[in-house]
Amino acid sequence: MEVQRGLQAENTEMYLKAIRELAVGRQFVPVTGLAQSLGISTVSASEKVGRLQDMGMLIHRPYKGVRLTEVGKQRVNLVVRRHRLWERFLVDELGVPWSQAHDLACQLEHISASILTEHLARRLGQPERCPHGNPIPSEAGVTAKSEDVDLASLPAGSRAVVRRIYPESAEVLAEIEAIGLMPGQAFILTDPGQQGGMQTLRIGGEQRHLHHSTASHVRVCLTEESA
Amino acid sequence: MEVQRGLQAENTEMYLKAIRELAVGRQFVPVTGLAQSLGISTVSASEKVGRLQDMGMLIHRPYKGVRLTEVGKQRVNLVVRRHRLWERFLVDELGVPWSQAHDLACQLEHISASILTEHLARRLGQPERCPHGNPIPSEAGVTAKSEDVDLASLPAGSRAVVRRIYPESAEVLAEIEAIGLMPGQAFILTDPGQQGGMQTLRIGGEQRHLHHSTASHVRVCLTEESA
DNA sequence: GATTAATATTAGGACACCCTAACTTTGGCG
DNA sequence: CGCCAAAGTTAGGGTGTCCTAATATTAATC
Repeated sequence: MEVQRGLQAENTEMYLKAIRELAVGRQFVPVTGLAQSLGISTVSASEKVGRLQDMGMLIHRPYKGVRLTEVGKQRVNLVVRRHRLWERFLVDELGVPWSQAHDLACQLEHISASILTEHLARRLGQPERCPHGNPIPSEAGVTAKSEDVDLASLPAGSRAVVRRIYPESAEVLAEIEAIGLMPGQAFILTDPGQQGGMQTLRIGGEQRHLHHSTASHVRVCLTEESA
Repeated sequence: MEVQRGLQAENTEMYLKAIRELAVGRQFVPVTGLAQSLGISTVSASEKVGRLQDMGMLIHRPYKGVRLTEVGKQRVNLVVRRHRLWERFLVDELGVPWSQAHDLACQLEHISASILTEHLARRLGQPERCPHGNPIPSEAGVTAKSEDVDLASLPAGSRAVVRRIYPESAEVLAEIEAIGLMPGQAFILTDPGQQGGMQTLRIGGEQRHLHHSTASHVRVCLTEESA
């Protein structure tokens, strides 16, 4: 039973994570969208949503969607904290490739022993961001806001610095790593391209291309025209 | 389904680990003993044993017990490799208390991505033993033999050095840590005590006591009388 | 306001995992 | 050598996770 319980916790956290990610800029996350995001049927998602509501993790308004409660947000923020701390460790200490750290952290993030998380955080020097630029929630479950804009929405000629990649996924990260567009990198948007097409950027004197769909995961800070 | 599969893998590995531990000095591990060790009913253990046999992990001789196949041994050795590498990391790099590393490693050991394990091993300098003195199986799944004897079986006056603690458990490790009887520590067995009682040891000039049952987890190497 | 497309639920299964209670088999001991 | 205690299986449940197919509800649009 203890085993089973641990496994269910993992499943629960995956649902909460998916909801958190889908909730950006939205009040309610439709159960159908949740199901798609998790790659399961709406029936299964609906069942689990009921259980999560019973657990007090979320509120389900039928035909509208779900919204995390404070309890749910707290819980998922701790998962995200662990995820991003592990990413820092993987990249900084183990030398795991930047684009592969995310998927590995998805497996490490469910280990909830706080002695582990906090030793890790101390060891890493209480970092504020993961290697992909996203803020690490505090031990209390508070996440800092990021001031940045979507690369996919910028006009031609924009100069900017990459701030963070969000949401993260192995494919998106791999494409970004391949052209060196990691956080901190400055660039000029030569051609913003269009839906379904590719963007052209000037990165450190080199001409690079990026799928428009990938660009929508890149959040940047505009820089002053200093030339 | 992917989720479920991962979770089953964890359950499978816990069974294999328990069998491995119970198989020391025995040909067959009775299913009842396995069930007790895992804290589940014999019915549940029996069911799972059937599934493990179907998977080719073990052979079940009814009324005799189970024995791991080569496939099963290989699989569990990799789990043990991960477990012991994580223990090294926890103790050496994170500063987690020696006696707590085991339980944490029990959660980390199921993450099977070899990129992670091997980066970790390289980072740690390919250690040969865990902090509790047990050999770390190779990437190929080979475990070195240890030449040592049971502390609980030594006569009074024996001089020895602690080699390893086996099997490991949080309670046993805590008691051993409390009196400083970690691997590498030399001592003299003043009084071997008896079943259910306590032993008396001289460790670095100090008189220490240890439950006889705990001593049976301490494997030592006898040293020459050099005085 | 009626139709329709999106959204959700019900019905009916399938496994893996766990349980207790009752039964059966086996091996060893008197 | 038969009987008994230990070991194992069967019978009958329960939950969580997943599925497809069919149905019901709601929101949104015309």
